[in-house]
Amino acid sequence: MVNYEGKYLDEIFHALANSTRREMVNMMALEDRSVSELAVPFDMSLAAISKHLKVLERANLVERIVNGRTHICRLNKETLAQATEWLDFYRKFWSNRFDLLENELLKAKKEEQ
Amino acid sequence: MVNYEGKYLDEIFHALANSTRREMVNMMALEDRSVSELAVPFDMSLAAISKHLKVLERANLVERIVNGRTHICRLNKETLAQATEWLDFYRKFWSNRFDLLENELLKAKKEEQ
DNA sequence: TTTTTATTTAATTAAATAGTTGAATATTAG
DNA sequence: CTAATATTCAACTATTTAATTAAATAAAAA
Repeated sequence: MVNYEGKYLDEIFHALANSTRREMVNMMALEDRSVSELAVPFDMSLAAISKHLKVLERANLVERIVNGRTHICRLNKETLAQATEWLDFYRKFWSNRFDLLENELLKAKKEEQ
Repeated sequence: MVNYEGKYLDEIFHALANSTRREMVNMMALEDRSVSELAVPFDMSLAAISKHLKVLERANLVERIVNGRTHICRLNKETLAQATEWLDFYRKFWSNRFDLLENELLKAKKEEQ
């Protein structure tokens, strides 16, 4: 079978399993953001935001462009795609299995008559 | 904006952030499995597998049909779809933003001439 | 009814997580 | 050069996680 693992799936899903980090993703989807911009909506220290950002970077979901004293953070499209791919594979697989099952049932019904 | 949060996203992504649990999902995608069947490929106690299963159930990714002393575990298609939806929303959003940016650049280039 | 099989619960442990505060580092502005 | 701004690092704490082993339940088989 195709290996849909990918090196970072643990880190990707872990990074997304937190609403603060998902909200940060949401913000970066809208436009690139500095660390302190990312911090604005949250009732949380900058150090905490910095750590959340590290988690997103570890997962390769975010890239950072250091620009003087401000760090600009941008989503990494490829990584989002990688996670989507994993999920979508199983979603489709399941659908397919469901259809097969349905066909079996129809066939059985036909043979009954 | 549409709320792509959903009640269980924390739990869903957390559940998927572990390769043992992803492998269990993989197995159940193929066909429904009992707890001890799920345990076979892993060098791990049944108690540990039972707990992993609980994490998948808490996330609503798995449903259990108790059949006498064996419990049959099945993937919940809707929940997989929910996570895919969240990811796909951002993936598309990002793509769109990327396209817009590209258009801007093309326009700027044209006006340069 | 006793034994075996399937699964969970409880108690424990080591490591990871999410947050804090205070100090440190780097860069820019006055 | 000094002060302000942007960000990280270090030390600490409480909670959660992933695993273990041993005991408990519950159902099926002998």
